[in-house]
Amino acid sequence: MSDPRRLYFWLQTASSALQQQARAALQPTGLTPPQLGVLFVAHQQPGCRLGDLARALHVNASAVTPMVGRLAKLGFLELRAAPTDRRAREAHLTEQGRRAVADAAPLLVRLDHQLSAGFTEAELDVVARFLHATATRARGGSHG
Amino acid sequence: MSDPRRLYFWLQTASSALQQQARAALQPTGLTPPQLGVLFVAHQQPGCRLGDLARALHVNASAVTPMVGRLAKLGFLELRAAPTDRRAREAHLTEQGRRAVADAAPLLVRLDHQLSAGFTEAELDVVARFLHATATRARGGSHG
DNA sequence: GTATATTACTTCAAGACTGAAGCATTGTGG
DNA sequence: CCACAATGCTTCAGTCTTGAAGTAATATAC
Repeated sequence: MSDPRRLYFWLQTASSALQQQARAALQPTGLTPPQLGVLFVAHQQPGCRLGDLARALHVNASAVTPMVGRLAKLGFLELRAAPTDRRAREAHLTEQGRRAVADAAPLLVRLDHQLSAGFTEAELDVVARFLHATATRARGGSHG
Repeated sequence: MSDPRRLYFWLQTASSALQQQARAALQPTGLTPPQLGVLFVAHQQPGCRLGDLARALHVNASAVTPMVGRLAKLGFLELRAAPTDRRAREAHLTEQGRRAVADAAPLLVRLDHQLSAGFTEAELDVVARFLHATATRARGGSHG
């Protein structure tokens, strides 16, 4: 099969495994990892548009519409028409949304600690650089 | 937000971005990345059971059933009842399935080369070790 | 050897994602 | 101003995934 290191396969498998851990870790918040991802970006970029969310999360725009709809219905964020462009919609965190982000943050930090276990700081820097490079390779962007 | 390195976030984002690249790369084969994953495992573990596929890919058992059903209907693999356990079903690659794996392998190797670009061998070893550790942390297993 | 637990798988409802097609709005060139 | 392209979002069909609940077969306990 000529698999030199199979980084592709292991990245996908690691992601699947991590998704499960994240899902379990976030259970107390009642939110799924993708939903938290949306809230996180909306927290970092208040008033971001749906397209901004799609680009930041590297998902199709058509995946964002039902997500923000659900989150808005659940009261985590508020969707407003953009003032300058009537096509666009802005995502604003509600108080409940901010609370969810605040509640989830330590859980994800704990997850990060588990991920980091057994690796030196220098090694983790390499890993972070690799993941960042992989995330930004296709759609050359800067969304950190 | 106290994000030291946000390995969790970047791993998920890198995975999303990589999925898109893989989907595009595998387009000539007409198969999706998850489908190729099933065929790959079935190639490495001929006659593996559906539960083995689920564990190797780190997905729920209920995700495997429709996948192998589709792949069997498309002619890529054949499902046989296990000889020793009438509950279990074994996945065997057909000739078409073996061809698909052979066709996809170089495409994924190329993807691996892209992923590796800009990193030394030592760094890639660190990354591979990290991904392997992440993939096998939760369900302590040896599937590789 | 029957009751019970465990295992292997299936089915279901719901969420998440894609590509393609579509609508409304904005921008551009004449 | 008007045609036309580009942008922002939505909708659709299809795939992938989960957790919970269910069925069938096997293993364990007594």
